[in-house]
Amino acid sequence: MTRDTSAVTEAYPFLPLSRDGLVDRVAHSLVNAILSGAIRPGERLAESQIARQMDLSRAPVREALRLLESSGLVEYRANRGFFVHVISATSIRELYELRIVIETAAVRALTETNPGALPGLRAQMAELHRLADEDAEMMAHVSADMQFHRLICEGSGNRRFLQVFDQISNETKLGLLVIGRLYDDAHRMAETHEPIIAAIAAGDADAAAAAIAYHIGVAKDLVTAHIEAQQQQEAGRT
Amino acid sequence: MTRDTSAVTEAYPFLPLSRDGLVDRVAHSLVNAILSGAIRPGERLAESQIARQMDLSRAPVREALRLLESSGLVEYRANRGFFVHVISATSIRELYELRIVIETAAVRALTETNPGALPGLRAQMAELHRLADEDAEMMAHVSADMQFHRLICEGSGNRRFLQVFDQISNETKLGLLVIGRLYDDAHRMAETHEPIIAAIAAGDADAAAAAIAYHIGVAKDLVTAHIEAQQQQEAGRT
DNA sequence: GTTTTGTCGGCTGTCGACAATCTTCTTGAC
DNA sequence: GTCAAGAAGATTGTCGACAGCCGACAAAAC
Repeated sequence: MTRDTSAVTEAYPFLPLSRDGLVDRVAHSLVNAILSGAIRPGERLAESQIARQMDLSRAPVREALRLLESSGLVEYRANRGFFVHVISATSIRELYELRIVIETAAVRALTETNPGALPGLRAQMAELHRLADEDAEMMAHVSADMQFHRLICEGSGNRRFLQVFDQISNETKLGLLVIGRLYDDAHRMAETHEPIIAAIAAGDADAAAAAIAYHIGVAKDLVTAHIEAQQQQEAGRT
Repeated sequence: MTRDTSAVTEAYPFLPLSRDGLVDRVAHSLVNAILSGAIRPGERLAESQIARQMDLSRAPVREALRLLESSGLVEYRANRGFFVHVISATSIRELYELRIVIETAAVRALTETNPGALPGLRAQMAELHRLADEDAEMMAHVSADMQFHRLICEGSGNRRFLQVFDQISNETKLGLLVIGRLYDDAHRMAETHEPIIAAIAAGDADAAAAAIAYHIGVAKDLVTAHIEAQQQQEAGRT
C-alpha cells in the first residue's frame, strides 16, 4: 500500500490534489450553464462550438454531454447531436411521483434504522431558514431544498435510493428553475419540512412516510400547474 | 416524414436496415459477453484491446463502455479504465429493495388505471411455462422473467418507473446469472407470478402490491443467500 | 532483508483530420 | 405561391497518433 491516505501517521501535511479530469470540469460547466438558464431548454448543444469556446477538442466535450444525458439534463438524437432537455408537465409529474415512491421508502428506512441522521437534517433546516432570512437567490434555495431530500435518501442506508435520487436531481432542479418562483414566503417553504422531521424524531415511520409524501405531493401539484400554464402560454403565442 | 416504416402499403419485402450505430452494436456485444459469462466480474476491459479485436477505433468502444457504466454493468476508474462490475451481496440486496419499491408502486398504478395490460402479462406467463417445458437455458428464463416485470413497469403509465427498471435490469440479470441456477422446477418458478396476476384481475391494488412485494422479497432472499455463500467460499479459498 | 528509487510496457486522455450525415438555402417546376 | 429536388454548409461519427499516467518489476540504498 503505497497510497494509503488514511494512514495513522501522516508524514507530510499534503491534501490529496483534486484529480478531476477535463471531462468533469466540462460537465460542471455545462450543468451550470443549463441550470443558470444561460442555455435554454430545446437549444442545440453543438459539440464543435462548445469545444471551440472552451478551447479543447471535441472528445472530452462529447463525453461530458453523454454524462449529462444519463442525468436527464440533455437529450441525444442520433446523427443530430445533443439538445437541452425540454420538460413537459407530464414528465415532471411522473418525476415527482417517482420521488414520492423513492423518498417515502427512504424516510421509512431512515426512521426505523438510522435516527442518527436527525441532527444533519435539522442543520439543513436551519440552512433553509438562514437562506430565507438572507433573501437568497432561487438557485440557492432550490439546492438547499434538494440537499435536505438528498440527506434523507442518504440516511436510508440503501445506496440505490441515493443513486436514483442523484440521477433525477438535476432534472428536478431544472424543472424548478424553469418556473422561476414557487413560494412567496421562503420561511413558509422551509417550514413545510417540519412535519417530516417531527415524525422521524418520534420514531413513527408511517407518519414520516405520510409527511414526506404529502410534502412532495404539494410540490408536484404546484410545479405541474406552473408548467402547464407556461406551456399553454407558449402554445398560444405560436 | 421520409422514413415512415409503419406505412400501410409496403412496396417491397425489405426489412428496415438496422440503423443502430456502431456504438450500440459494440454495447450489445459487450453486454452479451458479460451476461454470458465470457468476461468475468472484476476483469479488466481494455478499450484498446476490444477495439483491436472488433477491428475499429477506440472511440466507439469507449462510448459503449460509458453506456454500460450507466447501467451498472461496468465500473470506471479514472486513468485505469473499465472493469466488469463485481457484485456484492449488500449491493444485490439493495437492488432488490429498490425493485420492491418501484414495482410495488407500478403494479398499484397498473391495477388502478390500466387493466388492459392483463392480456400481455398472461401471454408472458405462458411464455415462461413454455420455456419451462422446453427446459430452456438459464439466460432465456431470466430474460423472460425480467420481461414480465418490465411489462408491469411499462403498464404503470409512468415512464420513470420503466426508466429505473431498465437501468437496473442488466445488473439484476448479472446477479441472477452469477449464481447459476435458482429454482429446481421452472414451472414452480413461473407459478409464483400467479398471485400477482390474480390480484390485478380482481382489481385489488393492495393485494397486487403485496403479492409482488412478496414475490420479489422471496427472490431477494434466495439470491442474496446464494451470493453470500459464494463470497464466503471465495474468501475461504484465498 | 526491507524500503526507496528508477525503468518499462501498456493503457488511458486528448487531439486534429476525414468521411458520412443532416440541415438549410437555393433553384426550378407546376 | 407552393412544393419538390438539388447544392452548399455545417455537424456528427469514426479514425489513427501522441503525450501523460499507472502498475509492476528491477535496481539501488540503507
